[in-house]
Amino acid sequence: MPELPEVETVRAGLEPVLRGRRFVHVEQRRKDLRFPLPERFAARLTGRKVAKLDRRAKYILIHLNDGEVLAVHLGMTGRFSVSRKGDRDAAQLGEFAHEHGNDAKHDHLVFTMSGGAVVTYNDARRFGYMTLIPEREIAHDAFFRGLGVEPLSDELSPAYLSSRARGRKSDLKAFLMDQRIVAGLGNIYVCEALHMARIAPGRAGGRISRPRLGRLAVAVKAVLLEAIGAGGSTLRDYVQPNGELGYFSAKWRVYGREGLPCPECRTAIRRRTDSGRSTFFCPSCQRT
DNA sequence: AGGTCAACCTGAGCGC
DNA sequence: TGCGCTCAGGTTGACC
Repeated sequence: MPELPEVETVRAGLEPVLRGRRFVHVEQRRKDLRFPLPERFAARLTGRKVAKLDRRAKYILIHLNDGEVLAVHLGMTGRFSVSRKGDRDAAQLGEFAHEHGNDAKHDHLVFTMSGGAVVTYNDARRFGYMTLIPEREIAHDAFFRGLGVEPLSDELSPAYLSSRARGRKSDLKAFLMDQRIVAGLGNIYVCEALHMARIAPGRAGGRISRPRLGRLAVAVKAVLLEAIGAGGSTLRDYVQPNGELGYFSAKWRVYGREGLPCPECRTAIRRRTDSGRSTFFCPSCQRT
């Protein structure tokens, strides 16, 4: 699920159960996720305290109070759920989760925190990963050094888009999904932002006028803020009845809506495939 | 240098 | 009930 808004929602949901708490017990059920977990991962984490939670691109940064950071990428299917130690509904929770395909066999890590929260990381496809990095090395770390600007920051400006898009022949869509350009967008929100900005996804990135890039920058921010807002307001305390974090039912304009009317002009939304990914767009609003 | 595409891994949904 | 097929929100590395 996770693009920037989902990651941000999960970060916010984890904050109250992690911040200021210690890892009392860490259960590691396999040695690797997408990549091998750090050596002695569970032992290294145990006893340490969480100072604060941050986000960079699609990474959740769990800052420990000794200057190291637990960086988490959710991949495609990574998710956290929260229960309470000794929760007598735990069995029921498991059953619910099972019915909903969140099978416990993909529960890879279980963090028991001081304060009693039990935070479980589940990831069926195992495209997610975690790593421990000294705080001051993050900027140089292989996962982080190439990342582009944060889309919600002032760094995402028409001037920035214009300078990075110059000379590009590939799709604007591919350009926006490139984490080296803008960090945090994925297939859904790129489709959404292009629709809001009324730009055809197949246009070459280098051939978009400055005013339209300006519209695009505004649309990217608006779409992300709306989604984050929806996550926050829908989840309330960010923990759903089944204990899961971070899901919210979004109201997408075009994504997943092939054949349904465009919210702007009622024309049927179309779907096509670009470099293996589905692109949803309105052929009327996004003509050029 | 830029761009495309298969691969990583598992589950859900659908047609039969 | 089950089989086979397609698709999935991410990222990388090999290749043109």
